[in-house]
Amino acid sequence: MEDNFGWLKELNPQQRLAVTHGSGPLLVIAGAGSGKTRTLAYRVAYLIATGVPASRILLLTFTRRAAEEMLKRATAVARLEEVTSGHVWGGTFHSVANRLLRIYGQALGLGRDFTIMDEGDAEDLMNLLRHELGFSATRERFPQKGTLRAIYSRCVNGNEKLKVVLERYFPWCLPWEKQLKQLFRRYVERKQKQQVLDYDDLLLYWEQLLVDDRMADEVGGRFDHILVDEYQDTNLIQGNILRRMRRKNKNIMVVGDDAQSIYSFRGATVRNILDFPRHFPGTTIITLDQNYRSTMPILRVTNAVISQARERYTKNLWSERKTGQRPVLATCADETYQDTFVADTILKHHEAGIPLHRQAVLFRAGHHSDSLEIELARRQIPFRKYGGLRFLETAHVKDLLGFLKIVENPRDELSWFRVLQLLKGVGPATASEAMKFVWQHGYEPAVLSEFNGPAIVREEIKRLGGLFRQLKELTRQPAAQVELVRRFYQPLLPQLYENAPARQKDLENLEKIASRYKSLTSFLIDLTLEPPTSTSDLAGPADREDDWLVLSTIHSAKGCEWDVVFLIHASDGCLPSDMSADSPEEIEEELRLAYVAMTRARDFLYVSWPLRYYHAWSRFVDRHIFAQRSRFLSPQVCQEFDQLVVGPAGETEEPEVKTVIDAGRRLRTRWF
DNA sequence: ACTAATGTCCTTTTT
DNA sequence: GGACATTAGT
Repeated sequence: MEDNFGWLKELNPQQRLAVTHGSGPLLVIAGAGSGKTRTLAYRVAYLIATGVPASRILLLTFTRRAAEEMLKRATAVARLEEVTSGHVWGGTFHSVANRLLRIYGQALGLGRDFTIMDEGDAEDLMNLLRHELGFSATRERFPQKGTLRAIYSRCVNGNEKLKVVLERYFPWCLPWEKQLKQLFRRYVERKQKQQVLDYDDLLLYWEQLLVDDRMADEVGGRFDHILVDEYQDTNLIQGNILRRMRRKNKNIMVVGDDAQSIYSFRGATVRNILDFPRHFPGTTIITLDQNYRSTMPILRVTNAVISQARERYTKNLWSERKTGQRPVLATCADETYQDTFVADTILKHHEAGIPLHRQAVLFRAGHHSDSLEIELARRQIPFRKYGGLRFLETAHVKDLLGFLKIVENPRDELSWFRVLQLLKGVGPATASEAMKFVWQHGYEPAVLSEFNGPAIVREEIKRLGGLFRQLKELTRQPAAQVELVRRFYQPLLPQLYENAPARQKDLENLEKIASRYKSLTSFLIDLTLEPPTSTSDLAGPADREDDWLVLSTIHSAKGCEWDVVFLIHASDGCLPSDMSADSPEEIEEELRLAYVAMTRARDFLYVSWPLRYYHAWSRFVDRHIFAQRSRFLSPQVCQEFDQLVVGPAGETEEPEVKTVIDAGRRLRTRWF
């Protein structure tokens, strides 16, 4: 026994307590950098080593990457067979929901071949119905598709009545309550008719499945242990799901940190973590507050930042890494100086031996790195960007996937509209006719060849029908299917969009990704549920640099750490974002975002902000506006920084001198 | 019926 | 500066 569990000595006492916890509910409050991933990984290893079958463990994480990482560590730690840990059910709530619904979905009247919409599809559907119901043509402006999805999602994820949601978050939409009700009802109907699920539905259907006691016991009974990471960022439905999954068996371990809750816009509620002991009586609570990541000078800053939170349950963090460079706060004259400062400093650290991928630049919104990206390209510093605009949201990728989605699910109205209108001369009217023709002929896309539309487009539509016939013959070869579509679609590209060569390259990369899959279904599902996270995930090996700098939104940086971290655009309006400055709750969340960003740093932390920056919709002629230092950088916080001014006077000015030394007096009296 | 051109509004974070 | 809607023109 002793020999087999020698690796437990690598843990600190609290971590070990969590890892070797017996049965029953366990809540681990894990501060930033306190070894949370390690604790979860070791827990999995411990469970398997004590005889729990891997397939009876459910590990819910925030991204698939996180799950894979933990399982890899678990395997390494306990020297488990790769195969064994591979059977652990790991992944996001959404991907696990998908897997379970493929098995049990029939109980809910759900076919085995339901398809999943990404956020863009969901918005498009909302938009379609908005027009269908004539709400787009009203005299007063009706909410746009994005807003509509946001309202809908709030209701679903927060389990709140439409009226309440409108009053609280969207008061300007209150006059439309009646229309919204009608619209949302139709949205749900249409999804059901087409056997299409949006992201919210995955959780909702899982929750519905568990309403029945017998079903809850059967589904929950598949698992001896459930482990949940990032619990502070789960929503009400997810909380309900867990409670129902643990109706009888109470083996559940959740790990989280309320100071790092940053997803309330998605319905996440910190109540889940606070109420956990109430929902699971007899909960053991363990707090991890020793930080293994950062130096004390950095922790002094982050502790000062989070101490401004009005509500806080976790303690200050401490570390045995007492010394290190004090964090630097750089006030830059404008964005260009900020870019220069960041790039210079990155290269300096690189020269000193820190590889680029151990350094990261973090920001609140995807576009905050626009000008920096240009500077990095100019200096030939390779980088990967995480978060922000995604590939799946680009028009050409959506187009190509549209063809494939039709093959998957010919009832998919949106994909039909999108694909048909790519053809020159085909607009909404012809598209609708053609689609109905297919629907009337057994939902067989290939019958398009027999469709008698307007003479000008007849040949093109016939050709499209031919494509679908060929696609059908290539089941189980997604890469070949992508290639076929690409051959059909690529010639249309130059007419449709600017920048055709770059888009063409994306499509080729998509084909490479497809070649990793054995079926079109799994390819499409993975793409919607676990979309490529970085701009170069799609790049082929030939395009890859072996070392690269990380650019990331703060949200996407969750759970990560780097030796050197830059937080740029730390100004009011950017952080906190002026989009989220309405209520105290929102401001609190922005503060936590700042905290999450700064706690990613191991050895070096640089926070910078430009006095003047480009703002696309600024009313000033040159579209630049003046910024103020982020309100989160209070005087107490600033004290913990070395301050730097970066501007035109010299390249880099020395820090402001605060201490006053009366040298004159000392020199006069020293020798006399 | 479809396309091209002009005008207006909004601009975050993600499964 | 981009998405989206409306309008005029083919």
